[in-house]
Amino acid sequence: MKKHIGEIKKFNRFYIRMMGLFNLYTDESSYSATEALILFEIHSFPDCTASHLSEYFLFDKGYISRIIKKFEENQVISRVPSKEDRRKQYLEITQAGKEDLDELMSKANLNVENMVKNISEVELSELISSMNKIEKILTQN
Amino acid sequence: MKKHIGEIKKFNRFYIRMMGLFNLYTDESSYSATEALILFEIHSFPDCTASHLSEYFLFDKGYISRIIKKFEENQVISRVPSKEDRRKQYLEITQAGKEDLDELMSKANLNVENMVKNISEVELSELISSMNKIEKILTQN
DNA sequence: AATTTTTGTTGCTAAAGTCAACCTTTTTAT
DNA sequence: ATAAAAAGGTTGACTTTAGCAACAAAAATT
Repeated sequence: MKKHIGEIKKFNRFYIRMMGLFNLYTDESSYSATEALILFEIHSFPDCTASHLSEYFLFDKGYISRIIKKFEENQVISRVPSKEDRRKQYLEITQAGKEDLDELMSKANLNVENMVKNISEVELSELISSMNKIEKILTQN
Repeated sequence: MKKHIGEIKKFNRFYIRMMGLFNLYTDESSYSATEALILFEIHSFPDCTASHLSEYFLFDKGYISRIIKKFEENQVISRVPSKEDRRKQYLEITQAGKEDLDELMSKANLNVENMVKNISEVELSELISSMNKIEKILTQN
């Protein structure tokens, strides 16, 4: 057991370095990693609200509020007041926002691509199935 | 290929969430994640200097300088001036520093332990070999 | 109807990190 | 040998990132 823990931690250290997980999006972009995450979430979560973002990412709601404000000023999102609940505002990504997001995504893709470009198809498949296995084992509670 | 990239990114997102990689050490401790990393590096890298830390972690040298200063004030490290090069100071961890580091490490262990405590020995072995496989594939250049 | 909770905003603050200027020592180029 | 450049490190000023607490308006609960 002790030995396993050590190996997992070793893998974590390796994997952090390898994937550059700590700055997956940011390089050269005008979005911070957090902002990129939030923009991505607004795009992919239906009827996204400020409080969803705050709960999901465990960020202070004041902080989220300011990021949203900045996004709106930069016209990458717009706020749509809810009809049923007048406290709520649904966040929607604009066309410009989508373009920014696409750019962020393709940069992130490029990072990963560079990491795996010299790996054969066979080994790439093995890589993916190892990842799937890890995910399966760790999620089965 | 495209599909593989997407799967790897999905695994990355999953793994970040699962392992809490972004705050592996910090919880409840008086060390920030960065400080913990730096203390760990001083401990494990022979003849560690400020500039090594700055280059290795890609942190500003001013920032590193201040962290080192704080560490010295708190007596968790000491500076040993180099004989050959009078600009350099080798950083050495003190006994108190070692104790702090042990505590940080055991907290990190606890995190991982909690994550895997309900996993059977068999699956734990499979987990580790999947990790080893990933590491092997990704490092073979 | 009164209270509590939810959703979001704002002012203030602390922590984390960068930039530029600087000093001293060592290395490199002339 | 000497001048210039580079390396190691420090400091002051600053920005970015983030959290806390108080607040307002609307909705839900009692």
